[in-house]
Amino acid sequence: MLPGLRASVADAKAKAAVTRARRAAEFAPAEIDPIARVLVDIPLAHLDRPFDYAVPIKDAATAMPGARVKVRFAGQDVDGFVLERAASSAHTGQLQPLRRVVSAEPVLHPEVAALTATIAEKYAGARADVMRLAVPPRHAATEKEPSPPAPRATGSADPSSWEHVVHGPTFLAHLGAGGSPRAVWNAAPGDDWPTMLAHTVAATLASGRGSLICVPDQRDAVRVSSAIDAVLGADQHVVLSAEAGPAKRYRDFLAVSRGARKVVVGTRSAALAPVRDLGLVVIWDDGDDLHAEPRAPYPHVREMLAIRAAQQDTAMLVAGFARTCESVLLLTTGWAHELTSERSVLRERARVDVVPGEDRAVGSRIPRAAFDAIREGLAGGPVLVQTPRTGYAPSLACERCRTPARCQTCAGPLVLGGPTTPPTCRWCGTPDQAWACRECGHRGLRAPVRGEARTAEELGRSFAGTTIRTSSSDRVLAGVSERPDIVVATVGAEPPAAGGYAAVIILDTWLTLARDDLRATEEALRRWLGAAGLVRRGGRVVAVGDPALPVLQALVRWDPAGFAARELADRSQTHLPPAARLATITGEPGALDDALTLLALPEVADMLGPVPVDNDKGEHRAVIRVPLASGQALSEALGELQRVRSARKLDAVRIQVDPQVV
DNA sequence: GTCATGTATCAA
DNA sequence: TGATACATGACC
Repeated sequence: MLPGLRASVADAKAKAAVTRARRAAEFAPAEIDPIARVLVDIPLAHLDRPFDYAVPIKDAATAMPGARVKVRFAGQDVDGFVLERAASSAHTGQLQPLRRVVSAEPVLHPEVAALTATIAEKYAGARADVMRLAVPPRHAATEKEPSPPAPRATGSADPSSWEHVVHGPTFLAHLGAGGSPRAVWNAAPGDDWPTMLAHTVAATLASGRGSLICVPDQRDAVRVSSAIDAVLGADQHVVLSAEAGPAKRYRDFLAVSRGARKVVVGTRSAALAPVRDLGLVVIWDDGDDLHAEPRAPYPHVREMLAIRAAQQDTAMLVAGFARTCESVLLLTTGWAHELTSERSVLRERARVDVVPGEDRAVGSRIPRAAFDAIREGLAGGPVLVQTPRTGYAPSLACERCRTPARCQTCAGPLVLGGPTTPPTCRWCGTPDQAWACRECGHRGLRAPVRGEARTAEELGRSFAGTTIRTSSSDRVLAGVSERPDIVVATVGAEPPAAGGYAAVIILDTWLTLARDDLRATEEALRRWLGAAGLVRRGGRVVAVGDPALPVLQALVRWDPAGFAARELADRSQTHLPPAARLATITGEPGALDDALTLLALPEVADMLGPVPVDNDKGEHRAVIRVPLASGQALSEALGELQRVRSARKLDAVRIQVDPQVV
């Protein structure tokens, strides 16, 4: 062999030895806290716990709590987050080393990590699924950019906007002093609620703490954002929304995570944002079903924020024109206090009337009294005309008084299976041959008619020369000016008017009432109050419908509190949520059978069904109901079911705790 | 989910 | 008896 070649072989051997040594050194465990507890991104119920990994010395400084890592799990590379570092592990076997620290950026804050665990438990879901709601996907280029400098606190807590609210100024003072009051607030008609919310943020900021405001949609987020700019000055807050692209979304998330912004406004995706020194969480219009997350495990923003307020000892404000039964529960348990306006304030803010629908011209949808109110309103400013959306699901209600028809056995909604079959309960499947209305005793049932949105054309003919603007789900107006135009909007698409509407007309209230779910009446009142709330001070509200209906009387008296209290009392009697804790299990009949066999329900639980679900996947569903006090036991039982089912590789079933619609 | 291991089953 | 299928449990 040539001398040169021999030398190069020796060289290669030496090089290999050096590489081996370096690798050994790299994989030597860190000297301090050589264990990392890692939350692995695997949505399998029986693997839903942290796993320990060895921290190589090269990662000792970067594999800190909150960092993203890659680890080897069951032979494959998976993503995870470091929950904490530890000196020792309870695991008896050999620990795998971390594969890689993806980023040292601590994106999973400890309090958010704790929150995801509680939310996953309550909803009997996988923590990994909740984690996806808490931490947005990484955007590497954005992470390298510095976040904007933290703004100097400006603006002051001017509580004047809250002066007409009983205990309102006290609530703000409490926030400003660093306290954590919890309240349910119902806005009065004409309230500039975005500005009022901005003032609660200012008060909280004055105590050195951050705030989080969750609103139903982007439109409301923009309104609150402008109000915060006006009250606090620019660059004090970020708007987090899933609509923004990945780079912007991650940039704003980092600004919050790094403490450069301490005020967050957003839709439901913002509920778990890692606000530093969080002092206040707010949900606006908690009855809007956009606050219910449509992805597993289907958590609700109000519940996530309530858990957060309790865990992080922050203030909470459940706000809206309407009041939900769930927030009544927060009041009756003493968890939150009530913020409302005096009767005298409500009276001077708006005059609300109900006019019957019968008194109208041939071919018209609008009664004369409503026409008169529109004409009078136009003399002073814009007029809003709310019309129900078309295309509601078929349902059954009393033919005479339009009370929704409910099952005699379990109080579930009655539906019509076919032309010859009797009405049947959608929950427990019990047919009802001899249904009679529990309100008026009438025996006739009707399916609601579909609305027809010809309102704009009709108004155009009647008010020639007036501009008619329309706002509906496919084209929603962001806002309108003070000009005396008529604004026809479908329910939920009402634009606010600068200075408020001179008059608000609510048409065809019976159509909004004719929905087949449990919350139809509550939802209808919420929609009407939302439109009526846009009226200017001293303005007029006219609703078209049956003045004898309690829900319309609640609108006339502007009494969302009384209505919600009665509704909750009614639900208590019939053991319906939120007076009871309810869960549904949905899946293929075989899978559902297996699941129900494994389910160890609390003694007090009762189960309805399973019955076929009205979808084309041939699924069945069981409804489980327990008293509120056993709610946690139910969640635990459902969680255990998922673990056993997942470990035995049985077919998946979908579990929903506190579903919005049953 | 993957992977490894154990037990049942069957043709030769 | 060995090959194969399927169930079971661990996964750090």
